[in-house]
Amino acid sequence: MSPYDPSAFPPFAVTVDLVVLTVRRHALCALVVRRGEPPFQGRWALPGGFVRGDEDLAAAAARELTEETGLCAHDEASSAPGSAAHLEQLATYGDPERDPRMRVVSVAHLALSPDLPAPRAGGDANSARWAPVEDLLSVEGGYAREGEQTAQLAFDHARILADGVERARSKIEYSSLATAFCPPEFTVGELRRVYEAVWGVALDPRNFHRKVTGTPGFLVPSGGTTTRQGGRPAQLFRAGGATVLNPPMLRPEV
Amino acid sequence: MSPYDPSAFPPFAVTVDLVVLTVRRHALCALVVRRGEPPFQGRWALPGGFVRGDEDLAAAAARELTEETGLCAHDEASSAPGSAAHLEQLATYGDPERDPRMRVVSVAHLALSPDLPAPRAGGDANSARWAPVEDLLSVEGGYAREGEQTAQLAFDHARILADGVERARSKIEYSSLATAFCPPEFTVGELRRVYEAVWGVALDPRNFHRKVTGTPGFLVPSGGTTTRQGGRPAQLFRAGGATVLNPPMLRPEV
DNA sequence: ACAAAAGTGTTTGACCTACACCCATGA
DNA sequence: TCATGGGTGTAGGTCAAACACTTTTGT
Repeated sequence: MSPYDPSAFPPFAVTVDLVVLTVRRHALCALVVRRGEPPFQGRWALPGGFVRGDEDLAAAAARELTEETGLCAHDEASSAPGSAAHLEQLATYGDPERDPRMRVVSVAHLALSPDLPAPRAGGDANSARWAPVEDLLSVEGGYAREGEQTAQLAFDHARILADGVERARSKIEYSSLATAFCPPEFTVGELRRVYEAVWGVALDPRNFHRKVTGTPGFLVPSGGTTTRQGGRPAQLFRAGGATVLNPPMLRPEV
Repeated sequence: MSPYDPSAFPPFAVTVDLVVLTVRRHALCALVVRRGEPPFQGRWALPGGFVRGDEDLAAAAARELTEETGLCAHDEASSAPGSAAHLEQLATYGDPERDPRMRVVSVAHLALSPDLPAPRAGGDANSARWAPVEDLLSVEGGYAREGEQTAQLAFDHARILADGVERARSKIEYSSLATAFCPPEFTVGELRRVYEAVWGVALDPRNFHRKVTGTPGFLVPSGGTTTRQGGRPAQLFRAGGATVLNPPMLRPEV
């Protein structure tokens, strides 16, 4: 078979799946939608859909993200309605058996967003919700806070979610990406709680404060203060221009 | 359009492209093949080909790698003929305009191999060769050592190559991946020259030696010595079991 | 007054850099 | 003997962990 012979290639469907992460109630949560049709009917899955014939992969991911959450992808330059979110390509999954109906190659993307009020269902999903990743990734599926069982995700989405979570966990070490989980203005303590939720560890508030305020370009004071966390008023910051953290934030061992 | 309707999805071709890197003559080099047919006929391109209908993406990449180089992918467990090489997924490129003939989504992979005698041409390529990435990535295409011009790579392959090189450069910082560029047994000096070639910097031999031999699990002495680099006999090592380096190897500033 | 969260200072230890120095071989 | 690369010792700087301490609010 000659490569690049346009008449002799196997037919593929190409989709994008989204790992949308946020921090809610001091826990790292992912957006999942309930499947309305077989296979895996009634099971939770990552949001996603087909890439259109004339659409770039990043554009397809941004479109799905907006459809599912109202969020706006914060890629190059886009100032449409809704809050902005970080969006990047994660990895591509193409096991021939991953979808029982046909050969589907899925280009997974990772989105990080500030805490949102409530997801809105869209497309093929009966409903959508934020679920703690800890529950979604536990071996047998965990139990949600209200006692509702969180069964295993559909398809290979548990694997995709695990890869996305691992990407987020490692990337906030050496980049300013953690600010994507925060509202436009935030305090050092709020940023610290993001790190603690994503990594599942406790960080020393004093050393964390010194570290982030001492890294040039990471945070810029916005001038105001707030007491919304209680206690002494805290300075408000915005994300600075720096995207890489050098030296990195150190994740405590295990 | 309802997602997952098997009868209503745009037709895609899915390929794998390979960024195969090695260190030759103290320079980071990539494997390129000359295109034998339009478009970009006669230009250099990354090796690659179609994913078969029943083939996993990693399997397709491993197959192409073997076809082009005789190398064996060192993924989970495989002890076939030829030297072993590291192989991992890099990123996926799906711009609708990236191939002028049809909609092609390419899942790029990154392979790292020890220095090989000479590539063998395969498939659709008239010839294949190792080219310094510095030449391939210079803006207007550089000149090879013998005076042969290295024009811009075909398609979006310059972008893919740049992403692969950047992945390799950053990954040897915090992992033991640099040993994938070395033969099974190597000296500390040879490993240091790998870092110097990939990063394009000079490292202090004394501090480098202390660093790599002091990181538990990175290197294990194989017992022998060699003088193939001249000078005092050097201990031979094999790659140890450790895959992550903590603390990481520090890349000098710019 | 007390709790709670923000922020500062100080000590200690790990580790990186730089460079002086010695070792073992081939030419 | 000298050049070449391998390997060790050591002084000084940077920075993170740990923790005592002060500041400023709400109740």
